Amino acid sequence: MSKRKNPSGNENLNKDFCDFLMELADYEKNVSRNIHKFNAYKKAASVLASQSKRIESGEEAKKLNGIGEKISKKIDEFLHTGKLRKLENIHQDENAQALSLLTRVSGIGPVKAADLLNMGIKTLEDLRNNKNQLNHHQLIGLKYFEDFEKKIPRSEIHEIETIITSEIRNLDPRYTITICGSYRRGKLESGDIDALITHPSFKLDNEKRKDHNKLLKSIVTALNDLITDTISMGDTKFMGVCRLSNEHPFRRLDIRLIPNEQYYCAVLYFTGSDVFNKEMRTHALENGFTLNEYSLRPIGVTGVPGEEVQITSEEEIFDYINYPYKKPEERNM
DNA sequence: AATAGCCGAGG
DNA sequence: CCTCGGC
Repeated sequence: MSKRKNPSGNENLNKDFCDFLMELADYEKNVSRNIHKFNAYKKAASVLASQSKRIESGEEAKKLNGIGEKISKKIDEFLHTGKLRKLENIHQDENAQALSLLTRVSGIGPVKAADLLNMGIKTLEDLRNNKNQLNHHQLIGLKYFEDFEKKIPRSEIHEIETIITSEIRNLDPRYTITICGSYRRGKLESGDIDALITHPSFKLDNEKRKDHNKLLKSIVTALNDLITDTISMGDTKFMGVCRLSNEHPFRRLDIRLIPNEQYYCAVLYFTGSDVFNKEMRTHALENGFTLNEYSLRPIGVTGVPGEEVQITSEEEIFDYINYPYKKPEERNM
């Protein structure tokens, strides 16, 4: 079991390394389209961020899990010269800069960005002049480009939560609503809003499951003062945009309708953090359970997962796998 | 070899 | 059906 070496609240003494590693990570994802290098740089940045002491040399860094020869050399170069030649070259590369910018538009990934670049489209203005090349999601990403990069203050999410809760309870008081993500972990700012909703009648085994396919639509309709755009809407997941008032930026809002039996596993999963989830799943396995966003299941002697355990609270999940309960604020890792 | 895989749009 | 993008 790994211990937290850098409890939240400690500032990151290796932030400058993390910054250049994350920039290299983005380059590998968006320009080289090498997802494995992307992951390797991200892993290296994360292990450096977790250190409670400033790393003084590449050699020292190399001892950490996820840092090998190449990254260790980059740390030395950065320590000695204050920059990286590889990064300097990337900054000079117009096409690389264009790809990095285009992929910041929500809905444009590395493939679409390369496509646009091939057509000579490389700036936001080019995009605005070539809207016919964009799908609905990408048009929204372009329209709200600046707003979507702004952090959302906790107080604003709280106000939005109050509205969502009261409007939906107005629809039917039996709805349960939980805003998950970093907001639930107590963070002072978040990137988006992730609302999970369930209802006693929304059950997995309901053969009339199709009867529920209007539930989400009715919820979204009830929120029409808040919701300004729809990116996508299926039977269980809404992705869209909301705004508290004319004075506020536009915010990304996701709403998921979760079957009753899966609610607490979903709340746990979407509360995160990613690192916490990974640790918890590992702990579950060590105690003979498999845990995912849908269910907790015991693993039999044959290694085959058994029937889903009935769960009626988040605490129960911790109990079953014999993991000391952690409040959401303690899951920031 | 690298974390897993589902949801929805669009083709 | 498949790919893309988001989470």
